[in-house]
Amino acid sequence: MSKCGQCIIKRFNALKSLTQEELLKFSEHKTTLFIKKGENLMTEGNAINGLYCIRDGKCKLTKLSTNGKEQIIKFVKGGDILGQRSILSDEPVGLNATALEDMHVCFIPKGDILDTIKANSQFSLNIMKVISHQLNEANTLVSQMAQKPVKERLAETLLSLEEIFGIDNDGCIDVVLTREEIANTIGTATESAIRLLSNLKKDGVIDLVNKKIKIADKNALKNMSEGY
Amino acid sequence: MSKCGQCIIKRFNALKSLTQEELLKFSEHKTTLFIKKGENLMTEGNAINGLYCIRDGKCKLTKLSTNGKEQIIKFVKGGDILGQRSILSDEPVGLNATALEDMHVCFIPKGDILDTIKANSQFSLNIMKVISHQLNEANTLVSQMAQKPVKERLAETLLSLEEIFGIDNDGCIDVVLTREEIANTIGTATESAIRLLSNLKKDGVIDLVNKKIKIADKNALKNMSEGY
DNA sequence: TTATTCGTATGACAAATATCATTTATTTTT
DNA sequence: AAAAATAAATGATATTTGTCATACGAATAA
Repeated sequence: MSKCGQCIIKRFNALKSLTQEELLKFSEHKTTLFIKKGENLMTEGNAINGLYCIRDGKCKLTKLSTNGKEQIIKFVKGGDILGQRSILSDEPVGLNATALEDMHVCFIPKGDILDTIKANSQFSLNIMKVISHQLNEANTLVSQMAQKPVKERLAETLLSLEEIFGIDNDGCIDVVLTREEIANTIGTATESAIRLLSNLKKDGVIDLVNKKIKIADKNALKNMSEGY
Repeated sequence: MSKCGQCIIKRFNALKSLTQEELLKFSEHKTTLFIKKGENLMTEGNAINGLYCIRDGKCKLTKLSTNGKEQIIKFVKGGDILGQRSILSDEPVGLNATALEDMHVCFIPKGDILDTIKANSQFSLNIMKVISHQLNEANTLVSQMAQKPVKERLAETLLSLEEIFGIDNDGCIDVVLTREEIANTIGTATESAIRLLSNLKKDGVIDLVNKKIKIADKNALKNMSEGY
């Protein structure tokens, strides 16, 4: 089993301010998980008793609306951390984390995290920074969902997917999503998402290569996302 | 000028874990502000260099969408704290805070707050708890905005306004909002909000008393907010 | 391999919501 | 108190978006 001290993941997130001793303690208590595509890493409403460190793989964070529809709130990838919100607020998990592809994840027990928060104020500040940033993102998303028509939200979403997952060798956004998942991200009916994507392809703004999407005209999408 | 140690506000929020010495330091450095109705306490995009403690008055937190429409993200009242997100993430303020009525506010400089976060881990945890809770609220709001039709969002909003502001002697929700502000909360056109409110009144679900709204049939609203 | 399911696609239509125009009430200013 | 500005209300209409039906290709299971 690998040691947290050697893990490259820790360079990219709030864990970067941990001392070698703290990381060693994490190593001793951590467990590693393999999550298959389609399985849940966290489930809405459940208690959580630790932090998940994504080593590799991608997942979607979703919420079930009271009328039974799934809303995708956020996408998560290797290097990201999950569960801090629930641990800190002492509330049940608010979102489902469902693997979009096979994942390797490390689990660090809550006690170790809370001890470290109390002892290491820089770590504490880093965690706050991450959550504060996420809060700002969520507020922006609220505004977009409420004020922008579906077409603008789709443009926005495509740009942000490229931002998050980057592009593969073919220049495609490096994630495979079904049309339904895209619809659940922008908050619309699957058919509407399909129609809009077809139009974007027809207009040469995007390209559909296998199961992936390639942005052909980023400027057009940027304008579209702002209503032009 | 009053002392933070005596301020009743501090019993209700993250400041409750502060020691008397820490509160004394805050008292020495704090300034008090009077914000008139319609004025901004914080402005989107600006830097902020401290924390605002609302002593009394109400304000709305809004965001200007890229297509120029105002979205109300949250309502804030006496006892609440503003600015922690921006201080912690070291990012500009993400939301406008505009007074809905005259407000009295205390301002505590950033340095004092950060010093205290480093020194008092319980205070630190409390702040994290508040932000984590807000993040969960925001995620829920994203889902509602994206998945629920306007009518359901209106019902939801009326219930949550009563929750936040309570009721006055006449049984009305204790806040005065224009129809435009209600529309900007639920993310719809002003005319649509007016029409839906008129219908709710016609159906006896709400009552319009002066400039305020009285919920006459809370159960009906609850059902409506869930799509029944 | 054939069936079966699932994801994608598209048309036709219905429902929800926005926009524009106009009127009336209410508040603010002069 | 009159005038002007702002807010609320409502009708008519356009636009957006959702729903239902159907078809077809691709993946998956029997």
